[in-house]
Amino acid sequence: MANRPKNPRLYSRLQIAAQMLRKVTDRQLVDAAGITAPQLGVLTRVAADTELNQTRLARELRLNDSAITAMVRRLIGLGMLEKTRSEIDSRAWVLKLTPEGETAIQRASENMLSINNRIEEEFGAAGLDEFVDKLNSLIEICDVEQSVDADA
Amino acid sequence: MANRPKNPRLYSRLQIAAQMLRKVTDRQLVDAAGITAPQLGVLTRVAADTELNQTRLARELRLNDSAITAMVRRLIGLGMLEKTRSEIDSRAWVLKLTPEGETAIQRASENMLSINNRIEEEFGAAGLDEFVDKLNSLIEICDVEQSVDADA
DNA sequence: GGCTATTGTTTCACTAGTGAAGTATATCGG
DNA sequence: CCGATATACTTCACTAGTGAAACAATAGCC
Repeated sequence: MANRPKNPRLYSRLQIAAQMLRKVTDRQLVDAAGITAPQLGVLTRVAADTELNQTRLARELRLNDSAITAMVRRLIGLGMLEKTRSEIDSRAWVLKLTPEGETAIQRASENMLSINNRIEEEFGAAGLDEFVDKLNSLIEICDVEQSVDADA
Repeated sequence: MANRPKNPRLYSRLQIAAQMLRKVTDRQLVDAAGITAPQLGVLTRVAADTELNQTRLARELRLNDSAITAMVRRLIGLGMLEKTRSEIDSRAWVLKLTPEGETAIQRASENMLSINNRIEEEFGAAGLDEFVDKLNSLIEICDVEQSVDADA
C-alpha cells in the first residue's frame, strides 16, 4: 500500500536525460570538433596538467581504470593523445595532447553548442546552478551508499 | 572571454550522477531480485500490458530498437521473459513474463532499496518532484534539439 | 636487504546503449 | 490486386562503462 511512484521515476528520468543529452551533445560535438563528449572530457583534463597519469585521470573523472585504458587507446588511435613512460614511476604513463588533440579542444570551445544555449536559455544561470547542486548531492548520496555496501 | 563554466559542469555532473545511481541501484537490485535496473524497467513495462511488442517498448523506454532486441535476448536467457509471434501481426513478437520474471518484479518491489530511502530522505517529496520536473524539461529540450538537427 | 603490501596498468568477459543496413511482413493508393 | 511505402525486427560494428584477475614496479617494514 506504500505510495512509491516517485523514485523509479527519478531513476528512469535521470537515465533518459543523461542518455539523450549525451546523444545530442555528441552529435553536435562530432560535427564541431570530431570527438565525442567523453573524449572531450578526457582531453580537457589532460590539457590542464603536465605529468598526468591514468589512475589520477580515472579518479578525477570518477571512472574505472579499465575505462581509461580503453578510452586512451581510442584517443591514441584518433591521433589526439600520446603516452610516454613516466620518469619518476616506471609503472605509470604520462599523457600528453598531440597538436590534433589541441585543435580538437580549440574547436570545441569555439563552437558553443546550440544545445548548451538552449539549456541556459531555459533554466537560467540560477536554475542551472541549483540543478547542478542537486546532481552533486545525488552523487554524494551514491558515494556514501556505495561505501556502506562495500562494508556490509 | 565568454564565461561558460556552467554548462560542461551540468553535462558531466549529469553523466556522473546517472552512472553512479545506476551502479548503486544495480548492486542493491541484483542482491534483492537478481536483475539489473534496466532489466527491471523492461520487466515492469511488460508486466503492465498484454500484447506488448518490442517497437512499442522501445518507444516508451526511449531506446533504440536494437537495444531492445539485445535486452530481450538477455532476459530470455535469464528465463525472465518469453516471446511468441503476434497473431495479429506476424512481424511482431508478443512479450510475456515467465513466473521467474514475475517473482523478480515481486522481490524488487518488496525490498525497498536503501538508496531510494536515502534519496527521499535527502530531497523530500517536493524537492524530488521539482528535480524530476527539471529532468523532464531537459529531456524535452533534447527532443526538440534532436529534431532540429535532423532537419538541418 | 628482502618480504609484503600497495599502486598503475592491462586484459577479459560482461551490460547497455547508438546508428546504419538488411529482411520480412503489412498496408495503402491507384 | 499490385507495387510502393511503411513498420517490426535483427545484425553488425561501434562507444562507453563495470568488475575481477593478473602483472610489474614501487614503497614500507623489520
